[in-house]
Amino acid sequence: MDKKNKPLSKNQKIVLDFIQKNKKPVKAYSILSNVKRKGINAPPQVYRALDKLIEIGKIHRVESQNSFVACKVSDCDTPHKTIFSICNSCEIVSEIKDPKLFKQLKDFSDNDGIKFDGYNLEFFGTCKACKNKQPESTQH
Amino acid sequence: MDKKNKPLSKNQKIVLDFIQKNKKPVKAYSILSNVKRKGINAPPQVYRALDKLIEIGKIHRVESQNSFVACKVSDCDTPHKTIFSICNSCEIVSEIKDPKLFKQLKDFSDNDGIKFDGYNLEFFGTCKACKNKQPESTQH
DNA sequence: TCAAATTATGTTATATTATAACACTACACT
DNA sequence: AGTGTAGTGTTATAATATAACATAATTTGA
Ligand SMILES: [Zn+2]
Ligand SMILES: [Zn+2]
Ligand SMILES: [Zn+2]
Ligand SMILES: [Zn+2]
Repeated sequence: MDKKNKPLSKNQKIVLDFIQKNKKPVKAYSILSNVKRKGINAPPQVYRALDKLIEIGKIHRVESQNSFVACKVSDCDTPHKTIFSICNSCEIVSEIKDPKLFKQLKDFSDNDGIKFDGYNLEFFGTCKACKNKQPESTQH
Repeated sequence: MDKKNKPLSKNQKIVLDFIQKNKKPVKAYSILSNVKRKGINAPPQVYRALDKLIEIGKIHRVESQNSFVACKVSDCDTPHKTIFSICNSCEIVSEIKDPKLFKQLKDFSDNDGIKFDGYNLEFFGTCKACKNKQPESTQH
């Protein structure tokens, strides 16, 4: 896989750098406004960089949020084999690395016996930090 | 679960009816233009109906397509427990009903032992029909 | 080595998807 | 009858994403 080792272009670096600095997923227009001073002026420049970074697996798109997050799994060299947990309360996103679940998804085939090229799985719940903030007694 | 049995409002019926008539997922603005003659005039009317129909599990949102599809699994009375297969070529979407996979997802908990309220899983591949149209010899 | 192909950039305009805000109506419950 | 909740209609606008076109940089390979 040598796409992965190809050096990034200027705009791709700028965009990736900003995404990696953020703990939470970021939105395209938030990226834009934050990198304007680096010479990126318009949405297409951001979206092109995002497309490429997704293609080489450096970042992933969080579909339910229209947001983008850096890959935390070193061997994600392709898009579309992604598992996330998403907190409904603070919207923090964690990429899940679970060999057993990977295998279950990889091996899944539908009724017609068709195997799939990729998948995206998003789990929703309340993260530990948010659970502590809202103890059971205040939940109804 | 008595939300499910509550009669739908006029706009909810119109929107659900249109979605159910379509084999493929439909987009919000396509719904709008197709139900204009039924007295739905503006986006908020469509989106409100969609939100409610999703909430009661009559339809689901296909996150990767920004589209909406009728539920094909009779006991989906909640949102966010959904599994789809999506053809990359014709974009047809099928809701998957697979007890084994349901169980694997239901039982999944992350490293912190946190269980999740819901999930959305989208598989990507090429459907049978599209595979037949493009036999291996023409693929490279 | 140099022409062709591919990849990336910059820019303007526009398309697509979704929500805010406000006034009003229908209906259920007590 | 009064109150709360859900639904409707409408205008305007926000947020997300792409089309289209001109140009520049880079890789490739004959
Ligand atoms: Zn990853
Ligand atoms: Zn949280
Ligand atoms: Zn369903
Ligand atoms: Zn297909």
